[in-house]
Amino acid sequence: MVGRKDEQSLARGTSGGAAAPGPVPGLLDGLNPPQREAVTCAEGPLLILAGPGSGKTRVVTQRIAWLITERGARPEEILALTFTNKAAREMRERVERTLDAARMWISTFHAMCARILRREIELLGGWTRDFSIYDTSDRNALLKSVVKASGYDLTRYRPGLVGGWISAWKNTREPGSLPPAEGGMDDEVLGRVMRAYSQALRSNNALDFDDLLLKVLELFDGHAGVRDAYASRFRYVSVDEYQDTNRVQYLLTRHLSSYHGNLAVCGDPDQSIYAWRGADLRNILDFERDFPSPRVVKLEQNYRSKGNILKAAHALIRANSARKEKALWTESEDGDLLTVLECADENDEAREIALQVRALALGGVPYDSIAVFYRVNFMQRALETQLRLARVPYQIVGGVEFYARREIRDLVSYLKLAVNPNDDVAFRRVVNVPRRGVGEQSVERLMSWALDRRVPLLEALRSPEALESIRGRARAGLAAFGELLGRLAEARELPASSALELLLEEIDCDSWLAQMDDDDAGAEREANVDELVTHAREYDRLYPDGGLRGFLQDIALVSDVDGLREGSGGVALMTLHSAKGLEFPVAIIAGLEEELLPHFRALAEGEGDAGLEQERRLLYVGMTRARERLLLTWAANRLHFGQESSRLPSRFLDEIPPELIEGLEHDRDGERDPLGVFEAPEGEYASLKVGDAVEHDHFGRGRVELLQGSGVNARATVCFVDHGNKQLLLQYARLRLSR
DNA sequence: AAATCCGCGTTTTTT
DNA sequence: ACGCGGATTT
Repeated sequence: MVGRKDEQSLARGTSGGAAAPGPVPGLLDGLNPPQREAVTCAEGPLLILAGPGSGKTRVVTQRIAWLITERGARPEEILALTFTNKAAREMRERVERTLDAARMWISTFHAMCARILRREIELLGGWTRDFSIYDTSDRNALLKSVVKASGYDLTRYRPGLVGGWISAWKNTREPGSLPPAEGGMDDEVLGRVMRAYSQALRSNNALDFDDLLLKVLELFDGHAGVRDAYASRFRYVSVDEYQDTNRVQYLLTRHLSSYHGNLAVCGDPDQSIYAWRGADLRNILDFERDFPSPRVVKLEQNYRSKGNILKAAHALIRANSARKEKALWTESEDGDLLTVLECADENDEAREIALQVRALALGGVPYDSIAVFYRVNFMQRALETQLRLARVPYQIVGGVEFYARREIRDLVSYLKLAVNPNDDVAFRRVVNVPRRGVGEQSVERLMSWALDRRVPLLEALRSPEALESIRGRARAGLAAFGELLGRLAEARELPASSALELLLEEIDCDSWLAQMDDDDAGAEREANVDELVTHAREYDRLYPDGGLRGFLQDIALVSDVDGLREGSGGVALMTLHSAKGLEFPVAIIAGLEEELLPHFRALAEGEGDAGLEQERRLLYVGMTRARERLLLTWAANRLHFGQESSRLPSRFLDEIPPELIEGLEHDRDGERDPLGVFEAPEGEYASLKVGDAVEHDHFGRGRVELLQGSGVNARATVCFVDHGNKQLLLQYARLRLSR
């Protein structure tokens, strides 16, 4: 029930799906003319400009089906690139409903590049196929040692900032132009650090996220044969969310489609929200120049949102000056007005949201058809607290990353080290895990020994001479560590789960977790480890040939465990960025305040209004996730940096025509009608009490006689004036309090 | 080498 | 307000 696209038309079109080539009855059924045009355009460049809710995903997946069944394409000739794992997973699932997608490449840019490099990287020299992938925190750890070793001040050249700068440089690659160095950092120094960092990556046999793409580009640029092998294999290339691609991704796309020239991209300039990480709108705006005489299809009919929601979103986005006007329209009725709630502070806001959610739930709206969006992750906390108090089930999408937990990172580092003995970052992370008496001093000593001989730490460890130089307990500890890794070496060729189990045994997981911290988190850590094992087993089952290397690659590129679980029964909580591509019957957007949405950082940077306009697009994306109902909230005070500050409503609220908004009276006593369904009793959450007078759409007026059960099973026995006693499931009966 | 203390930055968004 | 990293104790 949750957040999946195009529910409007799922029932149609796919009924006659078949994996075998041949005409598929109904493949084009239920498609409107532009959608049909896009689906059936197989050859040459194709640009699909798709407004929100216009059935874009459906078109892309149907098009793949069309290519297979009508144009005789083989699955292995299909390459579909997405921007996020979520999008890739969803597209694969959708395609699999009618076809065997196993041999298609449906993945993110990063995953595709990792896959290519596993095969080809040795052509570049300096890396082996066992290379590690460094995420942001690995990158920062490496940068820290690089900055330190180069003798620069770590407070001035903070790894995170330096890393951001390097990443910006790699992603834009504007010839001759460097990203501006912020925070008192010096260009010269940054350049030096960057070179040292690149060198360090190479000696660690590692690549960061940006390198995954860049190395493939390098490969394609330098080895036409390899380039052509891939370009000729992929007869049909498609790229989703093209407005979010950066320069490097654009160049990759060019290469990949260079042989057959069948490139279909789709996107929406109004939904471009990733300029900060190098996304370049010119890619989509200049598509017609880059890939001459393309077919251009506009999908402008919205099947998702009620009229008022669409009108409001459109009014908002029209305030952007740098855009092409689109004629979005819908056949849907106007529906409810938007609701704007002013709240006292962030807790009041969260409480209000919890209350509205409960009211909706009592009115028959399942929790998992409701989503709450926010600009920045820290807003999650207050929402969680209040939802928990209100006993509203919720789930967080994205957010705190599973693989960021310490115990998980440690285990993964061990596995990485087993596969890639050059990975010093992993080595340093686990050399004293579990505690074996190896402190910083000893590691420093080993490091300098290794550095002198330009040898990885693990190799230094194998040298008796190096060990001699370590004193006391640390020597024994290091020796033990070395032996452990020796035994772990066999894990390299094992299935992921077996490798992990071997590791858990070797480090005596239970006692490790027990000694890790005596405070609270023990049980949770244990559960996390169990989940990692489950993941590994799942991976082995799904990809029997993947092995430990494949598993490691997978988790390096998937930050959040699983995103949204369908039918989980909970309200979905996520950032506006994570919301892209999803839809919900009810969307609630919190924190519509100046400085927050638009975010002050966005306002500060960039030429002219670029930052502001991107913030507006972000809200536009959020608003257009809603099907039936849209609720916007803001708080007059908010705790920020531990300090209360008073806030102003977002200018974006003024850009929504007032006649589309129903403002709920703000009343200090909390007595406002939650979406007109229930009134909240003072100091409590909305609920029915025995004796309440109620109204039902069908049965009219009555009085509550009895309340039983809870949650989805909550039932009320109501004595109706005209229909006598009825037992009603509160989840479905739209009971209203009557006064 | 481990435990405790203190000060600083943090809060944009993701692969 | 919080967590991390570095510095300072034990």
